[in-house]
Parts: sequence; structure tokens; C-alpha cells
Amino acid sequence: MNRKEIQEERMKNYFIDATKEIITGEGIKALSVRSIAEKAGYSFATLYNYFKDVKDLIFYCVQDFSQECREYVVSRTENEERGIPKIKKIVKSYVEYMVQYPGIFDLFYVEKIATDGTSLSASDIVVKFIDELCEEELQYCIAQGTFRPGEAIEIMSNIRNSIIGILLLYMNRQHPKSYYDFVVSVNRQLDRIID
Amino acid sequence: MNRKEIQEERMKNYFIDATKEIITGEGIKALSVRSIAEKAGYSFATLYNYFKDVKDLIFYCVQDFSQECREYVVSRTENEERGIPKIKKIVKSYVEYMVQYPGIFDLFYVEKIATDGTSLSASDIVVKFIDELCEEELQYCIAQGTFRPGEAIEIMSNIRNSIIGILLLYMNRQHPKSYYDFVVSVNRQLDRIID
DNA sequence: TTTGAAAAATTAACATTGTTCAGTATATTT
DNA sequence: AAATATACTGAACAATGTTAATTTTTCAAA
Repeated sequence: MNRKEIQEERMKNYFIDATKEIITGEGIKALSVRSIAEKAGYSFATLYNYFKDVKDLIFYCVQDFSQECREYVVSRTENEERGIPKIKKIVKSYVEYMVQYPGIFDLFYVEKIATDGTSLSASDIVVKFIDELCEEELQYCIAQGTFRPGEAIEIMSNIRNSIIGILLLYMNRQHPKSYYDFVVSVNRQLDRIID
Repeated sequence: MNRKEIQEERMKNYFIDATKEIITGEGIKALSVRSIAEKAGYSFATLYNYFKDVKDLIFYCVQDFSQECREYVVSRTENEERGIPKIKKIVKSYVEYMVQYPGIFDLFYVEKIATDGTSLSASDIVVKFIDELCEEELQYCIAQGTFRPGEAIEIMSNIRNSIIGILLLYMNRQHPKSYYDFVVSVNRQLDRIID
């Protein structure tokens, strides 16, 4: 990386960090080109020298957040008993993270991010995200003979769909009303799907 | 209903119908106060004489659409064999309807519709919608001894969450890529959850 | 060190969005 | 017919994303 690339990278990061701060802080509704630029310490027009448009900028945030979420999940689950208990714990940690940062959930699943080919990659990251978090442990279960390979795929699909559905209803439609009921509901679903 | 109320009702319907046409036709992204008013044949400002704001107007559409969807599902399932096959068919018809009108799916689950108490009712309608469609047939299954009551609740939760999740990923994140794969995926999930 | 051209940053502007308000036209009542 | 109430509308506002023109900064060559 030459001098110019380093500087450009740095500038990009100023905007990316500002965006991430707003999303985790005030939430996605507070996000605007102007609010980002202000937090980054530049004019809103400067942003367009480094990103094609605001969707492009947000794409970088998706990558960063998925990495952060992955780290959170790993840190919360590394000492968990392997196999089914660990899969459950991974999913629960993932849910915790999303509830903690509703803006990230919006970004991942709710916000419309693409019509053209560029952003398909953002969709790809997001769609396979839960599966990826569980991948290693699922392989472990298959190796242990807990699941057959075909069965594992079906279980994972069911977990993925259910969790995204239940999160959407909780975050976007306030159902269930309380966080406690929500957690109970998540646990029950997981028990039903896996056991 | 006196003269005045009849007229007010009629005016409301002009705007509601215009909104519904745009949502089912051009989709939710084409929806604006001005596009609605133009289609209704009035100024955009007139809209505010009949609706508190655009969210209020949209609430009426949610009610109408859920009624239309209900009728669609009934018409597609009335001759189906009762019990589990009928439940599956109801859910599949519901999914068909949503895929046909992505704007309605957006409206039901994706669009942010409320912070205050008024719109909680819109959320309520939407959250319990799939459950309600299956309610009668689920009771039939319980009466037949196919499910225990507690089990039925868990199954319904799993269906609801999974279907909303799978629809969200298909509509918002183009996963699976093809409609065929999507249908296969829906069928597999249903089989897994119910059988 | 000065100069001049390339790069970067900013201001101004545009087209949309939802919403409000002051005014005008229409309908109703006296 | 005049007075009053109702219905409707266009202008205006604030906020949105984006683009173009313009100013400021950078930095190598003279």
C-alpha cells in the first residue's frame, strides 16, 4: 500500500467509524449522510469522494459488525460444553448481540441494501451468518453421530429462519411485549427444533 | 351513519384505495403522500383532513390487506383434506400471497409502523395473522388428538417464526436465488416442523 | 522559495420526502 | 342573499440523498 492508499484507507475509516457509532448509539433512524459527516469531522460532500453512495459505506459496516458479533459470540461460548449445548449457546449469544444493537439487526435483515450486483455480497454475508457461527459445532455433532448430515442442514435452516423471524417480530412489532417473554420464547423454540 | 359520516367514509376510501393500488402495483418504494393524493384525485394536503398522518392511512391498508389475504387463503384451501394437510396448504397459500405482493409483506413485517400506542393495534393484527389463519384447523387437530394443546402452540410458533424468517430472507436478501428453490425450502421446513 | 497543476474538501443547489398553515373556494344555515 | 362553517389547496419548511461548481490544500518541478 502506497502513501495515497494509506491515506484513503484512513479517510474511509473515519466515515465508517462514525457510521458504526451512530448505528450502535442512536440507532439507524438517526443515520444520515450529514450526521455521519459531522461525526467524522468533514463535510457531507467529502463522503462522496470515498464512497459511491451511502449504501456502499454501509456495506463496510456490515462487514465490521459481523466480525464484531462473531467475536462476541466466541467470547461468550468458548467454555461451553460441546455439541448441542454449545450450538444453543451460540444462537442465544447471537440473539443477545442483535437485541443489544437493533440498528445492526436492521442493517442485516430489514434495510433494503441492493438492486445491483455489488450489494449481493452484503446479502450473502448476512444470509449465511448464523449458519457460519454454528458451522464448526454442527460438524462436531455430525462427527459424534448426534445428527446425520442431511438432518443437520434441515435443523440449521430451521434455526436460522425461526431466529430471524422471532427477532423481526420482537424488534419491529414488539412481540412478545417483554424481553423476558422473548427469551423464554427463544429457548422454547431452540429446544423444540434441536431436541 | 349520518350524511357527514358517509361522505367522510367515502373520502377516506378514495385515499385508502389509491394507497392500496400503489402498494400492490408499483410497490412500497413508490408510495408517497403526493403519489397517493394524485391517484386519489386530490391535493396532498387534503389527505391530512382525513388522516392524522401517513402511518394512520397505512393502518387502514393493513386491515384491508389482511382481510383480502384471508379470503385468498380460504378460497385456495376450502377443498383441502382437513387436519395437517390443510394447515400446510393454508401456510403455503399465505406465502404465495405475500410473494405476489411484496409491498404487503413489507407493510406487515418490515416497515416501521409505530412508536406510540395507536399503532400497536396494527402490530397486533399482523403478529397474530398467521396464527389466526390456522386457528380453526389447529383446533381440529387438537380435537382429533393429532396434537396435544401445548404442543400445538409450540408448533404454531415455530411455523410462524420460520415462515416470516424465510420470507424475509427471500424478499429482502434474495435467498434462495430462485422461486423454485424457495418453494422447495418452504415445503421442507413445513414437513420438518409438523411431521 | 515560488509557481502551477493535481487532488481534496466544501458550499451551493436540486429533487424528494412528510407535514403544517394561511388562505380560498364551496357548501350549509340563517 | 348574507353569514357562517366546512372542505380543499398551494406555498412553505425542514430533512433527506446526491451532484456540480468552486474554493482550498497539497506537493513536485522550476
